[in-house]
Amino acid sequence: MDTHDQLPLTESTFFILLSLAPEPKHGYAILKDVEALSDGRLILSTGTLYGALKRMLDGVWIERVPDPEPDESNRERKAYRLTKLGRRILEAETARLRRLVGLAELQSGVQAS
Amino acid sequence: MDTHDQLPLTESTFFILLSLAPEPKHGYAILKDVEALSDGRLILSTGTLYGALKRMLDGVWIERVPDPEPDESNRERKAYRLTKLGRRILEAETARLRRLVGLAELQSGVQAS
DNA sequence: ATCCGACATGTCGTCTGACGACATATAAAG
DNA sequence: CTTTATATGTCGTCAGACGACATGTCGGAT
Repeated sequence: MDTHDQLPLTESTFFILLSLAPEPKHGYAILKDVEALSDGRLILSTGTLYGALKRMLDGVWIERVPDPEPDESNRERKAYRLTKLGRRILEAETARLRRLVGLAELQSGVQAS
Repeated sequence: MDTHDQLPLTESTFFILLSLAPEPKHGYAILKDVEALSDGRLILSTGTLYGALKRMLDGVWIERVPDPEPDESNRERKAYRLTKLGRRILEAETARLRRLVGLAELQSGVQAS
């Protein structure tokens, strides 16, 4: 099973994986983190977020973990962590993006920054 | 009207713009060029290609030009050229991609090549 | 002569996934 | 006490990729 079969990722999926890369987070934290990471350019709707999380759980790109920061209250909170597969997919997608940028520079004569 | 409203491009759209960046081409030539540019990774179906071309004509990202290489035969051939808007969108998308790669390197601690 | 593969353009139906709207509930702040 | 932030989820719609199908020309091989 090749990770490259899953590419390209959608922007939402890419940012969610990116957000989970350093450490596990719960849904709402991902929402806010993606907004921050993207400099406010990508604001996920909850429909997009939970739909994407469901698909990623099914494909075992992420897995549920016990809440890392157990709130004193019994408030609903589900944390997610990247699996090894998820991390490999993120790396494969980053490599693909890097190739794309190189290709665009060649093809349109744009200088690298 | 901001070019950034149109982003992100789909992979197909990006490769079609990329293929048209150096010089105008007709549909079938784009098809083959995208396959070559992507190293065989992206093979557009004609449905995708002509659907995308239609949308790009509507948005004036590309325009029809007289066949640059008029075949001796009266064989059907329609050539397309990037407009200034199309080129600006391609550049904006490339910049977006570059930011994404940089972000991924920061976020997952991957080294730049 | 005929058949096949490359060239060339297009339509249609299906499916995936992003998105906005809606629904629900608790905690903190004013 | 009411509003705002935190938190999770469903549903209907819409855009766009894709495979299948349709149609036709041209050059080379059998």
